[in-house]
Amino acid sequence: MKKEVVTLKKLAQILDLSTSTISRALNDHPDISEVTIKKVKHLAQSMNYVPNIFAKGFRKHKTNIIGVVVPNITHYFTTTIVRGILEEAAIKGYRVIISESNNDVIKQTEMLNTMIQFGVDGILASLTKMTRDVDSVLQTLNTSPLILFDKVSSKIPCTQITINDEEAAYSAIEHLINIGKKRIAIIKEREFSYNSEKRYAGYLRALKDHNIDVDKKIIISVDDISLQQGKRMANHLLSMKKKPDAIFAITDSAAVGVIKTLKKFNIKIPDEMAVVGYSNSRLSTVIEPNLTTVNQPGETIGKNAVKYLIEEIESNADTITNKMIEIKGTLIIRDSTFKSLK
Amino acid sequence: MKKEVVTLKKLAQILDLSTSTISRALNDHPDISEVTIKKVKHLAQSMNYVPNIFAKGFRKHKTNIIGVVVPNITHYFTTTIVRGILEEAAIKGYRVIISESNNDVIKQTEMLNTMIQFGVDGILASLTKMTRDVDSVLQTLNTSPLILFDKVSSKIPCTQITINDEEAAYSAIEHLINIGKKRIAIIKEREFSYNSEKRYAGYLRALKDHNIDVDKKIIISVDDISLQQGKRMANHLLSMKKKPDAIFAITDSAAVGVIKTLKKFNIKIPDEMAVVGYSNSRLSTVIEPNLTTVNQPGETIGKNAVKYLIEEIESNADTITNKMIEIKGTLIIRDSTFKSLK
DNA sequence: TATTTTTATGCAATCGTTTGCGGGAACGTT
DNA sequence: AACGTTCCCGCAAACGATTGCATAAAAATA
Repeated sequence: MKKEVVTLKKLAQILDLSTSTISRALNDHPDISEVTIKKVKHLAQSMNYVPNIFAKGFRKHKTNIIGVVVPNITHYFTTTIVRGILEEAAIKGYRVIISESNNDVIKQTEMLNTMIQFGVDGILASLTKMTRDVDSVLQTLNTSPLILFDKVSSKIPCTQITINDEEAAYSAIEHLINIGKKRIAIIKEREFSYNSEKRYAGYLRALKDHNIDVDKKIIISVDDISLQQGKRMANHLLSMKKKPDAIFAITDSAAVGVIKTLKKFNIKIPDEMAVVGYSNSRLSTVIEPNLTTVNQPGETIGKNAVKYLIEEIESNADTITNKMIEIKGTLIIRDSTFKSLK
Repeated sequence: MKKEVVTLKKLAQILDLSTSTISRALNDHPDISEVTIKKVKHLAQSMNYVPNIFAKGFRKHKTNIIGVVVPNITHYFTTTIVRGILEEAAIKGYRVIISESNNDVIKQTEMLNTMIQFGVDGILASLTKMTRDVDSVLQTLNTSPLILFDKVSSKIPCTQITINDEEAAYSAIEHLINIGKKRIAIIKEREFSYNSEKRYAGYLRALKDHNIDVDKKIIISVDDISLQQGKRMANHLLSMKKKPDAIFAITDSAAVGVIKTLKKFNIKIPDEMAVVGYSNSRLSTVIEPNLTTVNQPGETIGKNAVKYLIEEIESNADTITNKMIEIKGTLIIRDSTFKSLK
């Protein structure tokens, strides 16, 4: 069952050279003659030689593994990021180990530690919602290259990759204003959430730029931003005397909940009430009317995250870099805000 | 930045023992006295000793990593399986590296090889659609413990974990018959697909058991089973003289496509046409009417896959085991087949 | 030709852990 | 007293790749 394993020693025996020469030849060491290099590489190839990762990692303290921690692996957006990570990592010759924190800070800390103990070369993390106490993250940042993506935190001085949430939200709100909406509600997260706050900021700025007063009554904060909450908050908004004429939910699923409720009450979308979501998840083209939303290029985020991480790993500078990378999300206009004439 | 690393040798020096004694003490070797074991473990704990994975893996040829290969990481069902895998693996002290084959057989082969080269202890795989040529898979089976899940193949003699597709489909069709449907169409995959064939078999058996003739005209096979194809095939079915009164799409997304088309033509669901999907994906409760579908407990599949794999790894028997494990999927009845009185 | 320089290669130690084997000390058995 | 057991523990080799240093052979120079 076990394949006969090819090692440097075996190659050395066959070619009647020393293992050191073989090793150097395979690594294009200048000391080795061209002829030998060719010969060795050829034999290695034909015998399907594969360096033993563990001997190598053991010796060089490098594993070519990067660790990824995400709060919830079942989120579509997250999986598109993961796809980008896997793709780029494969190209660069890195393997990826993944963990899911389930939005549990304790678990997240554990996972970061485990990964470091395990010897990953660097870590890519998207933080849990409630990562208030960033100590553990800071600590891992001290021991290993670390890059945050999507759910990041301004408290951590490392490279971070996000969607340009503020601008994207701004353009979403501007779009609503352009189609004539004047009283725009927002459903956002109550817990401190980097993304939610950014989108909220975009919302505020857009209103301000267009001289629309902010009405706190229609700024709704919820604990968990879900389809159910979307339904509930739509109900709440509909019960108001001065109803909004548009709702911006900072998540597609919440927006879907909103639409479901609106339909239950036979509210015309988008005429009486327009709805905008965020993520361009699969739901957005299944719900009717199709949802206007912000597309987030997950793969691009993933690829960039890997690129910057490997850069840090291979520079092996002892200094901590902290670039802020913003990937452009774009508004996709669909029927929930704009009835096309089809 | 680098932490001072604690090794066996260091512990040995401090306690004035040999590294072998330390090693054995930490591994509860019977040769070592209780007192020593306590002493060593205590010191190790307090000095935060972590065994060097690479030295260990190097020495023992064991990595405590399992490799996972899936066709498409963005499928919701797949992510629920992955979640189960991660959870169980973490409990058992294994790390998980993931690859995505993108339904590309060449890539799949490459990935299987890479994982083996890399030294994973075992592999969990869900095969690409067109894995006709199973040679490469058989070859990895020869070199490493391997378990297939979800998209499996009867040509590969290893343990396989699936949903009880046949039965689940049977119960779906039986349900349609029970609500009075007599002419039930099926939209399945053309390419050889284990799951599709199983579900089709369940379809046939249910019809037979209820003395309904099979009409090949309403047995539709498509290349890729997608939302678009669902729409197209629904159009096709609607264009027939003898229209069906129910459609079983072996995928939720196809079923959603079907519903969308039916709604376009104002066909009453479920009265004129009932629709059943498969997967219980998020779409199924977003589309209206809500879709009757088969729930597949992904996490259970993932956990079981890991369990059986680790069993094989740790038994390190040279024999190849091949159990067939079926996890029960259950029919979830919603509005697309049964109008509740609410 | 003798010497130095260059080129190409080998020797041997090293990384941290595990493990077969060997052995001393203490105890029990005749 | 002589021998056999049992209990603990250490020595040293091994795993596969890398690398500083040494060195033989070839080339260049004096």
